[in-house]
Amino acid sequence: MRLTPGDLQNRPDTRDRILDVAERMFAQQGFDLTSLRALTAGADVNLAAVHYHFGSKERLFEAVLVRLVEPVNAERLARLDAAGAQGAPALEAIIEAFVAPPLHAVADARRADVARVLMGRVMSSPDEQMRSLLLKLFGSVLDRFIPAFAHALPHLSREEVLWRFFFMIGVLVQTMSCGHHLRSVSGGSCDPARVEDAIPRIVQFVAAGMRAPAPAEVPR
Amino acid sequence: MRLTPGDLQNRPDTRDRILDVAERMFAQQGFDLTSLRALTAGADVNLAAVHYHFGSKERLFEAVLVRLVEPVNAERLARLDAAGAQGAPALEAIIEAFVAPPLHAVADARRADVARVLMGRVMSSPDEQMRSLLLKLFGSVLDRFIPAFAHALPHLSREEVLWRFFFMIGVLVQTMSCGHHLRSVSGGSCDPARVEDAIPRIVQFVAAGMRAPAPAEVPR
DNA sequence: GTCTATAAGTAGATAGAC
DNA sequence: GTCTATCTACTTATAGAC
Repeated sequence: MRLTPGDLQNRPDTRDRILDVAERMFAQQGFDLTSLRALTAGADVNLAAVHYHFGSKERLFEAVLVRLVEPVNAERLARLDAAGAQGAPALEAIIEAFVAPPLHAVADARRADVARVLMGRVMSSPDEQMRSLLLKLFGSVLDRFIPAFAHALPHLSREEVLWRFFFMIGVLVQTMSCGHHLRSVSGGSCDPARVEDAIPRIVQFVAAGMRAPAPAEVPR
Repeated sequence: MRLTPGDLQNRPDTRDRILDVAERMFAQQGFDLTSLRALTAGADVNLAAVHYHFGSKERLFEAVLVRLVEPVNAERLARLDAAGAQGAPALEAIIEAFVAPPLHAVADARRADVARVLMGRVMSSPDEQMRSLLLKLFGSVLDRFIPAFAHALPHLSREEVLWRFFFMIGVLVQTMSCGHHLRSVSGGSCDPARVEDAIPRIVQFVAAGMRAPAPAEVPR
């Protein structure tokens, strides 16, 4: 496909170098402030190579996103499989299978910046434009995790499971994308970049929230 | 100041019309896709008026943000005061004082789009650029709510309170900015735009998460 | 596959008249 | 305060040689 059959090249090929530099520059300066001129100069490739390999700046962005997300999702599914190897997995194990892989993936500051910028861009793009991309990226993960949660939370209706799954995503995204604010407000004593601190706290908070009684049972 | 002393004008003045149209166009198309030319044409004002009143496109964005956030924060503080009128407020009341005002503010779809785009832009901007803005916007709210939570959660250290406050913000931001995804995944049966559905669910989930035992007490 | 050269259009910002 | 006219810079994208 895109690999040259020869063995003369021992540096990453053009396409990968573009992706590497795009990831770094999008993270440092944001999408719109990163010109393809600066990007291709930094990658030591020609400006036209971007259009040859990706078609447009927008599709380059999507390729960067896909390359980051796919291994994370693969590890999520692997952990869910492992947790469920002997009977239905415990609630805490499901939560950890979902949140730990992305948190590990953004453990170093550079990748955290990447994730923050990319998620911000996905969030601030028009609905319809991002819907299909998100579904393509996360559809299979949702298909596996939502039933797992539903099974672990028999006191909740399907709707309530979805609400709480949605809340969990909020906790995760916040931790991945705005951890520097918590570090700043706490004077450094709370640091979501320390994954070993963040993961158990998220698991504990979310598990307690998910185990709360169903709304119908709540006296109002 | 900016108000004409005369009474001849009965439409909003130039500055407000720019803010109105900027809010709408930033929400619909995002910040970078909204040119000042299109914006000023839509507001029926001259291109140069933006620079006269705001100085730059970036400062116009900040003015839009401030105008949206300030009344929300004022209502948060008013609700917290009301909840604490007779002794220390209950945990649920503090959470509701924090989350209900912004959720009501984005109850109609147009303002939800505004909030999503603006938050996405804040998130995807470089750290240092947004830090002072966020502190200016939310500093006084943090100063009041964090002690209130600490008082309502005596089993938690200051650090644990901050972690869970941070998680709550994640739940809130997710609900405000990505509610359309939950609506879509649930086939319409879960809709965060129905504030009366969303608020009690958030309060319940977050209160349970906050009441979870402190990490030191958790057997591992 | 990679390059040069350039097309074709847009942007934010400003000077200075009124 | 508001306008016209313009400056300066930069953008994505492409045609076509190699």
